[in-house]
Amino acid sequence: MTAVKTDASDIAEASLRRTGARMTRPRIAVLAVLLAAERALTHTEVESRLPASLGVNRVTIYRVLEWLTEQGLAHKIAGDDRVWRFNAAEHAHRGPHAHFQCSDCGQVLCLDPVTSGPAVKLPAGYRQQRVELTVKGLCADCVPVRRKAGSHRHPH
Amino acid sequence: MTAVKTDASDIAEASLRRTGARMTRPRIAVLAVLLAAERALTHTEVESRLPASLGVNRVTIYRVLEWLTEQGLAHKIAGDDRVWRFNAAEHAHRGPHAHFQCSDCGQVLCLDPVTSGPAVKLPAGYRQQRVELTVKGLCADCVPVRRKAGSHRHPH
DNA sequence: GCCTGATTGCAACAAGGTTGCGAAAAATGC
DNA sequence: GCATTTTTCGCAACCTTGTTGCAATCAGGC
Repeated sequence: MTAVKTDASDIAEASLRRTGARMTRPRIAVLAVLLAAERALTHTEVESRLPASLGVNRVTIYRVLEWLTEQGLAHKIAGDDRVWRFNAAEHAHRGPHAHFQCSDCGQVLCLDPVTSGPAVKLPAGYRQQRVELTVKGLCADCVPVRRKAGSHRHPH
Repeated sequence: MTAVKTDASDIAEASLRRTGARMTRPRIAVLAVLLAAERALTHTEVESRLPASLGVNRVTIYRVLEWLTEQGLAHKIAGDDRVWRFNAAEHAHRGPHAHFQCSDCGQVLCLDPVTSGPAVKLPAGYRQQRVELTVKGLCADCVPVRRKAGSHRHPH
């Protein structure tokens, strides 16, 4: 619980300062949460990891996440559970890269940059912008355990 | 308006009969709409293309779409506008194939089967199930027109 | 410390989707 | 054709995720 306060907060502040925009409590805190996270977080997850003492409003978190994305400090991912997930663009590879989504718990992870761009041809008149590659599967937590019977499930 | 009634309805009925499940008005109608569509449809689009005379309930459409997907008669696609889209699994290639989504109007299209499966490696303990490839871009309707000025926009 | 515009909090709203439950409609048997 | 059984439907109410309008507050510059 201290990791977010100490380390990530400093990095967050530094990154924000670099944008030249206003440094506000919510922005620092949200970015710090993203930086401290090991994977992409939903709005709800960000909210619950935010120190309750700050009392940051739900709507503000939405706006800050949106803003961080515009600033290039965060990275917004669409899973197929109709929920946006965000991670700090720091350790998230800048260039195009693949995503992994667990089909059980919904967790999302950024994977390594993709090498080949398998050419797909579009109908006439269509214009291609970018290609998204998502791997569906089970994350380590959701892969059924062998040998030992029943344990965790859905560690959302 | 007749295409849905005549042609697609028959095919729909035949497909449904093959499942051995109950043949109901809503199921036939919804599947017929999907069959008659040239692209993936959202729940709302299905609803508005359904003959109003049938008076099929909103919830029923949700349930039928879900059911058709389970039966393998329809195919469910997640766009990044948090909306499910469906198309009949008939002319939708069964095997793995790419999708196109227009970043302007949100329209979704099934593309031809992908040839190469660009190998991505997952973290230890993760299990891969399938790979989804989505091309983002502009559909023919949303590509900015050259020469001629202003015309259509967002033909939702 | 004061000013000013950018941010925030609040409350209300919107879209997409889900749930519980009684009523209606299929298939089945006669 | 009619009764029986079981699935499906319609309705109303609800949930989640995300947005919007607006007044109150705060960060940064002076």
